[in-house]
Amino acid sequence: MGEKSVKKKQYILNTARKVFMEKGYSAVTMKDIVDACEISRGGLYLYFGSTDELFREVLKLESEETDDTFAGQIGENPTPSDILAVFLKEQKKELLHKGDSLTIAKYEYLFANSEIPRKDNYLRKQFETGVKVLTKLFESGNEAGEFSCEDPAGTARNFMYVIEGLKITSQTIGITEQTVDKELMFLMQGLGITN
Amino acid sequence: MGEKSVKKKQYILNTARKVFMEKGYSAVTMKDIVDACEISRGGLYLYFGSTDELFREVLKLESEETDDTFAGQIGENPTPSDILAVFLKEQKKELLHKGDSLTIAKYEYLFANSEIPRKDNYLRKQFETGVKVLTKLFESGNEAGEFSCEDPAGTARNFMYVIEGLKITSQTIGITEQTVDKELMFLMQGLGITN
Amino acid sequence: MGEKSVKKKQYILNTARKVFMEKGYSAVTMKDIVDACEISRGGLYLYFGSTDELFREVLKLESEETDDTFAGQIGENPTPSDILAVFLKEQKKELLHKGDSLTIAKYEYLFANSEIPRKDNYLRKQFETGVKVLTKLFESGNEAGEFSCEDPAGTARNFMYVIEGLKITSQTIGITEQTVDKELMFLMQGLGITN
Amino acid sequence: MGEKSVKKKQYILNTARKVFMEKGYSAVTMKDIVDACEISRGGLYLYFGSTDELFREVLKLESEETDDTFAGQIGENPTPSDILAVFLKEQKKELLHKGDSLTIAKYEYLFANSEIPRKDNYLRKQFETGVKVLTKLFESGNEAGEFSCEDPAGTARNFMYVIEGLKITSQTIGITEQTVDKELMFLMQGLGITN
DNA sequence: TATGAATGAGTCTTCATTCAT
DNA sequence: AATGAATGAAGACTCATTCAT
Repeated sequence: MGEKSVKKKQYILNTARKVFMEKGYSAVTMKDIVDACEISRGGLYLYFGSTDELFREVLKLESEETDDTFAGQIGENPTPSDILAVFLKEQKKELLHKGDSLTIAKYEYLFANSEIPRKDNYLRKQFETGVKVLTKLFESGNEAGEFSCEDPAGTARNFMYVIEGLKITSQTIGITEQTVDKELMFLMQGLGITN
Repeated sequence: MGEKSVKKKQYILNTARKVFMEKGYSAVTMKDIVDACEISRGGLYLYFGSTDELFREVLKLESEETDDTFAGQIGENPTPSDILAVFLKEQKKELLHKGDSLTIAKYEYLFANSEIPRKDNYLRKQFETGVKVLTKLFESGNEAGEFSCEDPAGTARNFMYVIEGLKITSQTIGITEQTVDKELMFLMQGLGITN
Repeated sequence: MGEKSVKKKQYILNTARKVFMEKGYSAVTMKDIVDACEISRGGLYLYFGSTDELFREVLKLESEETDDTFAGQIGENPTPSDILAVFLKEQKKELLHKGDSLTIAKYEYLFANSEIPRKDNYLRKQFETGVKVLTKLFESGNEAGEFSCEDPAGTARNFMYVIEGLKITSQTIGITEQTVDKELMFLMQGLGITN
Repeated sequence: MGEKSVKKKQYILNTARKVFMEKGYSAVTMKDIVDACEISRGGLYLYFGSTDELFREVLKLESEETDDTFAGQIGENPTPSDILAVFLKEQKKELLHKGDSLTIAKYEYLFANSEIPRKDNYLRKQFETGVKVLTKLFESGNEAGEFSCEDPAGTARNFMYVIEGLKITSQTIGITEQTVDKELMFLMQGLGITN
């Protein structure tokens, strides 16, 4: 596949991502993608054989970008509090822009593909990464005397479940920024932080 | 509609519920229901005009049954701890039987119908009821000296978000009974309960 | 068939006529009739086997009633002018109440049943009766010195074609009372009448 | 749409026209068209979304062709009599080929779409054009001394109503060429022509 | 590579008609 | 006589997928 084709593939993926953001996963048809990309039906099939394949590649693309973003946000010599602040800010941002993220599409995709191997489960990786990052954070926070957290791993998991709860709630029940803030504040208080 | 057709309607609803449990919401077609019920196409339309209508009635039916179940589980003169135990046991039961509950279908339904009026949002009602019940529970637990909970309302919300997080996690990432127990234990410890 | 059944049949026919007046012929289903009559599906089939059969009986009923109406309108010892006036008034009335007559249904019925034997063709009978009546009228008008009409039969046919033209025009293009009056006036002038 | 598909669209329209000529408007289904064209269901929907849309395009096509035909029939420096002859010949041709014209379909279409804006009403345009053409014709015929017609506009309208009457009569009652000739002759005599 | 016309399977929906009660 | 539940055929419409160019 030549350089040109690679660019076109990128273009299709970017356009498809927008479509998935708007319509979720299960409602998206190949025609939707074709229309959005303004290419021919046959042209799309040269690159992707199904919406399923498309979505998986969109996910892959996104996970790469997310890593970059997160790394970029953290300055040099950050304190545990700094990192936690960035982490929670990122989570808040993601769960507040309903209809403008892949969240619903991801859920729908996993619902429709319950037999996905654990290692390919994007949400699971994200969740476990979150737990790891937070655990480390709480441990170093304890050492630095910034947090007081008896069970870092347990607290980390608790944080992540609350965040998952907020995420799904924002997509199904609806949620305001105040509610999110209140909830995150509650978590922080459990750490002995009150700022 | 005669007595006979009421029964048939019940039959269709029960059968449809099973279909929704197996296939979720968005993938279910009227044909799926027809096949599962072993009736004619026209026969189904005599009772329900769309999968949407069917699903809403399945939900209604379920909410009635759930109320009964919950009421039935609580003995006489229950202590706050008793009630909390029943409540958590119910939640645990629901979130563990993946593929055997309407959870996914409910999420998909709300994804596909983002414009549902708040008052008709079944999940929202369930969430808010949960918060209210838990808040009352924590208050009376405080009075009875069983719990020590500084912020009953905040803690109640926190509980519910964790439960929502566990629920969606169990459907997308997968979860073991041990994980659920560990997580619920963590919540209980926050109340000063260690049994 | 008992007396009771006869009444029910009448009831169904009268109700069906209203339906045909509203919806024409081809768009009417047995369900429409059933709903309008507020009887059961099976009940309707006891009396009529199809919308076709129903419509034919509605037509028969109407032709009987029309004859009565026409006879009733003409007083004793009428002059040719009197009769012509009544005749044209009737025609005008029929062709002006668009949407409130069987006109469209009749046309649709004949379109859909081009193989109807001439003798059963209701419109044909009506047309020919009209020609006969008018011919007689013009002849006696000539004798009485009221009209001056060289070719009574030809003029009669001409009248009837204009009336048919007005009728179809009112249903397809739309027509005002003024237009009808103007046109009828034009016809009268041809007879040497100017009132 | 490429050159090829323009041809296919033409082909479908021509085939559909034949179907409408045979079956009228309301009885025609997309399947009828598909079968007549010997294409696939989906193939038809590529070009037309409904029988309604198809019929409107058939009408458009026809109106263009009719204009051409009419213009082509009139030689150079025609006298009013010549033009009238061509006009009536055209009308006669149209109203005699029952089952081989779109007349019934047009009527049914208007019956089924009573809310068509006046400006889009094809029959109305045709009728009014006819009135205008005839009025001009009678006026110039008067000037040329070929006709003697006191009320050109009134006579023109009268002609058109008779023609409409003949048209609907030929489709519902049936009519012979002799009858048409007799009737047109009667009209001509009113103009003082006896050829 | 790329196009877009074409296909046919699959789903939705309505209707005439039957039949057990 | 009368009911209305039930059926299955028929038509509308959409979509993934293929293929000649």
